[in-house]
Amino acid sequence: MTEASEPAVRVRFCPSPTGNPHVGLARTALFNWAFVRHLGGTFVFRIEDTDTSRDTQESYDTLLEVMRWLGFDWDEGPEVGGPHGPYRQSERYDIYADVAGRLLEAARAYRCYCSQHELDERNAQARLAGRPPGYDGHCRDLGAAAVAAYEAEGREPVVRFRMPDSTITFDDLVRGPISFDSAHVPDYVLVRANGHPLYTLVNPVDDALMQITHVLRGEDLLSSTPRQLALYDALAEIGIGSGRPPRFGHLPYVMGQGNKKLSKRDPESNLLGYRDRGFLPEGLLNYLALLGWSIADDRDIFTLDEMVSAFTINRVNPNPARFDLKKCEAINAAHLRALPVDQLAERMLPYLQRAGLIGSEPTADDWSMLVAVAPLVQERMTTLGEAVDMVGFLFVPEAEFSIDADDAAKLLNEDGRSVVLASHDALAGVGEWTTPAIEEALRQTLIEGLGLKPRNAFGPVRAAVTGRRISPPLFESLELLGQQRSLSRLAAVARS
RNA sequence: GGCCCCGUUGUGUAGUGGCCUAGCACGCCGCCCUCUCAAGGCGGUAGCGCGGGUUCGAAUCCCGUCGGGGCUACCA
Repeated sequence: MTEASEPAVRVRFCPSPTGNPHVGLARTALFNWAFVRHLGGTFVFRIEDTDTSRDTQESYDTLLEVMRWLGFDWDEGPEVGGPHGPYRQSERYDIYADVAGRLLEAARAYRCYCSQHELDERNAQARLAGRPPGYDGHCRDLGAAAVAAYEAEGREPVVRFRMPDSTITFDDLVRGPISFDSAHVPDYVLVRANGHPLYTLVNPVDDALMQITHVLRGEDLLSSTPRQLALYDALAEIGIGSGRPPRFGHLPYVMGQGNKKLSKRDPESNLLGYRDRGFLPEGLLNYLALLGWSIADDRDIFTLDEMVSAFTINRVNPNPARFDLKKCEAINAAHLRALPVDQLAERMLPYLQRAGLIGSEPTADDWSMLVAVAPLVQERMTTLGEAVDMVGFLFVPEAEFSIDADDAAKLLNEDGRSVVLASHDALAGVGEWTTPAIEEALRQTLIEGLGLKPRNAFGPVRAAVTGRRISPPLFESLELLGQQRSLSRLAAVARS
C-alpha cells in the first residue's frame, strides 16, 4: 500500500450539531471532499457534539439530511461506521477521560483551581499593565499543600494544557508559513470542571486517533492551531497518534452583507432554504466552489466530477469572499439548463407535489404533461421552485383555476376581453390541435383580421388561459392545455 | 490593547517581474432577436487601498502605512 513516509490521505469534516446547517458548512465540506476525492483518500465524517447545552438531535438529523442532499459520501462516519468509531464524540467520553488522565500523569497538563472571577480579575489587570491577555499560569506548579487547600475549599478544578515555551511555526496549506510566539498562546482548558472534555481536547485527540493527515477548516480556527500542534506533540509522547501532526489549511470565510461573516441566523445562509427554493445541489456547490477557488480563468460552470479532478488546495485563495445570491442563482440556472429533459421533469416533480398540483402518486397523464412542459420552462427558471408558478395552469383542476388579480387581470379589460372572444371563436374551429395550427389560427384572426400588434393580441389570450402575464410560450401552452380546457377558459373570460 | 490573517472593477475571480493600455463570470446599462418572460447575440460601465523603495520594467518583490476581519471562553 502506501509507504510509511507518505501515509494515505485522510481528511475529516467535523461539524457540531447546533442550529441549522449553513452555507459555510457546505463550503468546508465541499473543499474537504473535493480535496480527498481528488487524491483518492479517505473522507471521515465526525460529529463534534460535546457541548450538551447547544447540541440537539434535530440538528444532527438535519446535518445528515443536508449532507446527503448535497451528494457527499463519506467513507467513515455516522450510518456507515468504520474502524475508528464511534464517530459521535458524545459516545467517546471514556476515551477523552483516559487521555486527559495520561496527560496529567505526564505533566503535560495540570489541574487549575482558579475561579472564573479570579481569572477575570487577573486578566483585567494584565491588560491594564500591557501584558498579553490569557491565562497567567497561576496553577501551573501548585505545591501539594496549595492543592490540598483548594480541594478543602471544595473547588472543582479544570484541566489545563501546559503550553511549551517555544515559538510554533507551521506551513498553512492556503496561507503559507505562519508562526506564533508562545508568549501569546496561554495554557488553555482541556476539560471542564464538570468533567466534560472541550473541543480543544477532543478535536486533536480524534484527529490523532483517526489518523487525519490534512485539516481543512475555517479561518476562525487559525489561531487555535498552535495550541493543537503543541497538544499533538504531547499526545505522541503518551502514545497517541503518529507524532506527525496533520497539515493545516485555513479556508477563507464566506461573508454576508457588509463585512460580516455569514451567520447562522442569516436567511441566506440556511442550506435547507436553498433546497426548499429549488436550488440544485450541484448548482449550489458549483457556486460555493467559486468562493475561494477557480477551475480556470475563463470558465465558472462545472460539474462536481470536474471539480474533483481539478481541485488542488494550493489554488485556494486566502481572502474572504462575499456570498452573492445573484451569481448563485445564475450558476444554478446554468445547471438547470444543462439537465436532460426527463431529469428536469423528475426534479420538478417534488416541488409541484408540495404545491398540491400533483398527487403523491403521479398519474401517467401527470407525468407525460410534466415531460412535455419541462423543455418549455427549462431556460426560464432559476430555481425548481419557480416551476410551480410557471406550469401550475396545466395541472390545476378547472374549478380552482383563477386569474392573477393584480397582474394578468389587468390585461383583460374590455379590449382584452374582445380579443379573447375572437380567439375563442378562432380556436374553436381548429381541427388538429397542434402548435402550428393554433398559431396559424390566432395570427390570422388577431393579427391579420383585427390588425392587432402581436403584443396586444397574445397578451390577453395568455392571461386568460394561464392566469398570468408571464408564461411558457403561448401556442405550445395552448396545445398542452388541450382544446377543450383552452376554449372553456377563454369562454369564461369572454363572458365575464 | 495584544496576537494572527486578509486587501485586483459593485461582487467572485485570473494574474507568481515584461504576453496587462489588467482577462473571465455575475450584476448593471444599451441594442438586436422576440407572442410575454427568459435564453441567446452584440456593445458599454467599472478595479490593482495608499506611500516609498528594488528593477531597464511591478498588480506581481521589499518596507511602511491605512483599511477590513478573526482570536483573545470551562463555544466550536
